[in-house]
Amino acid sequence: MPRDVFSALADPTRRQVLDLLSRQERAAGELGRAFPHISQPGISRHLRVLREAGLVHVRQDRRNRFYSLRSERLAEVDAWIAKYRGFWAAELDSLEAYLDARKRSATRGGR
Amino acid sequence: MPRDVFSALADPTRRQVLDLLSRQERAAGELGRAFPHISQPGISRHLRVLREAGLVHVRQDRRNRFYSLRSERLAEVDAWIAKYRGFWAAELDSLEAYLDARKRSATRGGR
DNA sequence: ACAATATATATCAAACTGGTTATGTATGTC
DNA sequence: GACATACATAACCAGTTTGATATATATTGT
Repeated sequence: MPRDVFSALADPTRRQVLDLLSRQERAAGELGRAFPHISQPGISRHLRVLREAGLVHVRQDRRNRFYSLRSERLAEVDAWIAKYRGFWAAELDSLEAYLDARKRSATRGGR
Repeated sequence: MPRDVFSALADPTRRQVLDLLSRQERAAGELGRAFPHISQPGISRHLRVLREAGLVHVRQDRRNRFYSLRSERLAEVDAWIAKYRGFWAAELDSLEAYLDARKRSATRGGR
């Protein structure tokens, strides 16, 4: 049942779904309507893959199933890429700058 | 011919190959020997996928083909995940600590 | 020229993917 | 109870992937 996170992310539609969920939770039907070229069962199966990979969480509410992002597994992917981050130093420096800025504006307990 | 980076990363063997290349360039045969359960043509095709995804570079030297990491495409993946980085604040803080340590030990020009 | 080494390509079967249509199940509405 | 809504699962199919074995190509050594 457990799915590999990397292969779950291999499909562009599933990545778009995660993008949609990054802003807010959404009902399955709402997600489906975002992909008019894919049938309802098609989206349903993409959602299943994301579920099995632990990338999303589902909440049942009345007739709706609301999907939301679970970031833990994405953190694993990020940890894998982190090993390579030293290879593109420029981007690393800009991230560093971002973190510095974040640190300066941190009002203790923020976020 | 161009391959999707995410699907190239979907295979665990290919991720391991990149891990091996992250330390130093290696000949195809050397990479193959790191996976005794996979045949030589099997590895050769994994290398082809990595090539087509732009994740590795090949250099011919005598009888050997030396593979090395090309980080640009990994940076693209990193950029995608960056959008989600705010979601796991704890890990972000540890990365921050790492960057701080890196900054302190930076002896100008060091990798 | 011949043999050995290093690596890629060809071909094929088994497994996996991603899409479809048809159907099932649960929850509301009249 | 009959019907609609919201979603999942089943069955099926075409295309792709991954592994294997066999073969080709290029380079080096004798």
